[in-house]
Amino acid sequence: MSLRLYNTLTKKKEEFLPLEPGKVGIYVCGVTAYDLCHIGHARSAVVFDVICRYLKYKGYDVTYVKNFTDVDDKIIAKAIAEGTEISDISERYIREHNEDMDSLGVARPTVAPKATENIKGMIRLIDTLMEKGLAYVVDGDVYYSVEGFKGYGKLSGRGLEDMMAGARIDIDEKKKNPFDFVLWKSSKEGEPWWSSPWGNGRPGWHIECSVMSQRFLGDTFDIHGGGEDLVFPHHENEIAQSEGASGKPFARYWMHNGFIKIDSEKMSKSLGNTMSIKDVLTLYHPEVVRFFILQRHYKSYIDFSDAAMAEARSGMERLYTALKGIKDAIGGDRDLSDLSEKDLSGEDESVFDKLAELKPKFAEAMDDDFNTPRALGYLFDAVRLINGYLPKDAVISRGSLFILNEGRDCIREVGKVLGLLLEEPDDYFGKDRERELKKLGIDVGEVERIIDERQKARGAKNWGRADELRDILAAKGIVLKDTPTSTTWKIG
RNA sequence: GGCGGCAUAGCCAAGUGGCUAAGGCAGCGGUCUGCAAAACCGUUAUUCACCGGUUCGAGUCCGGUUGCCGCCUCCA
Repeated sequence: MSLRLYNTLTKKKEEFLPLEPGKVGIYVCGVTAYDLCHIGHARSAVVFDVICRYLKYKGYDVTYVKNFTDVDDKIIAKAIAEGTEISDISERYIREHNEDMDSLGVARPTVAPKATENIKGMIRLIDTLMEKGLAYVVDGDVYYSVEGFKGYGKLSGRGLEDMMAGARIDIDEKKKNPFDFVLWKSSKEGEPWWSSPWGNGRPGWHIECSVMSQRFLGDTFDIHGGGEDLVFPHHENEIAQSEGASGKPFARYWMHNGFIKIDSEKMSKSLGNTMSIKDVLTLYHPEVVRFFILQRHYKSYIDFSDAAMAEARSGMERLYTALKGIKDAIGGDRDLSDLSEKDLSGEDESVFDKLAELKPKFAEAMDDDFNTPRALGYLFDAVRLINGYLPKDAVISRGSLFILNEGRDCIREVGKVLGLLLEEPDDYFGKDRERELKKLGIDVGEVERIIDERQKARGAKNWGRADELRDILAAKGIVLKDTPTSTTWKIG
């Protein structure tokens, strides 16, 4: 089956044909390490994590490069404000970033290079651009000359004339063209610097990605990704730098993830309404966050809100409840290795056949530009099929056991590609409960005392008192579940 | 001002030319229960912003209208 993906460069869905059969090189623009990561970073990370997981699932040998920008105006400003070195700032936030990504179940990239480790490469690349007449020096600053690169604007779909017509950028006297961008900046007093043929200074923002992608993936590579906001100018400038220098095509497929809004408003640093990953994870299980992200197609924007997250949590609960149901039905240590399709009766066989469709359908959805919402839909279809097969009493046939076991394997396999359903159901619900208790400020001891009292009332068939106590707990958001012998509870 | 995107049930969201318009959440009905809840099962859009066109056939293609949004400035 062939993978098709939407290419920002051609504005079409295209069949994905890697440069080298069986191998994929992918570069994604990482973060600037000067602050905590927010849920927007989480989306980008989860989206490309799932893309890489699926490519590996399809058998590709994936090289995934995601950089850290560790020299930048904002990092410098923060270092000055705190009276420390920029490396202290960047190292701190790289550490925080990695911690957040680990929490979210985002696999580490194959390589995570830092800009400051690649200054020499940047100087070399700028030198090449100088030689080719694509760059010029003004007062120790080096600029890229966009007029010298005829493909400028091909990714963002705007010609230089269009942009001039709607120019909303400051006119800089130093630049030949307002869209020329800086490759190398001379350093001011107190700023970090590296020596270069153009004097002491530091790199511009765009040059690092051209250098690091080339270093680890070559002049031409398969996929370049990032947030949609990076299309212009960042990615446009990368193309200008890389293709201008090498004369070869740069990335062959460009993929851009949509933004996260918060309560229908754009989330951005300038608006100050960002939500950090750490904050989100105190409120929701990481898989709920992933589920929330994957329930929408990666290209469209999604709206973060408490209500939307609560829905995602309900969705995850349905999936884990099914896994728990299977586990309970099968029992702890039962050996299922002797079961086979031979144990299926006629009716079982049709259910089994439907269940077997899960994996091919999942692959079909993912092959269609990573359609995770549709893929999740198939996962829920399989769950419904299995739920209908859970035994009503303690007796369970060999055929049912076989179906439940196979069904669980299918669900888990598909879930794993999405980074979901990786936990044992009891662990998932345990962590979820802990989080909810904290969120609602509920005292477990008190809850259990009230439940005990209610059990006594129930034993005495004092239904009025029992219902009253149940209502008290319900007001706290606690939902009771009575069984013939006991009462369990959860957060509603 | 320039460039681009979106509009599908109460909410979220797939579907981009053709069997009954996925799935989730919420709602409703049922099973269960002392009654509930939870869980499960079932059910919920003759219709895809509006108008016109192409076609044997359109939510899906084309043109127009309206509304919302993004990028053009650091941003994932």
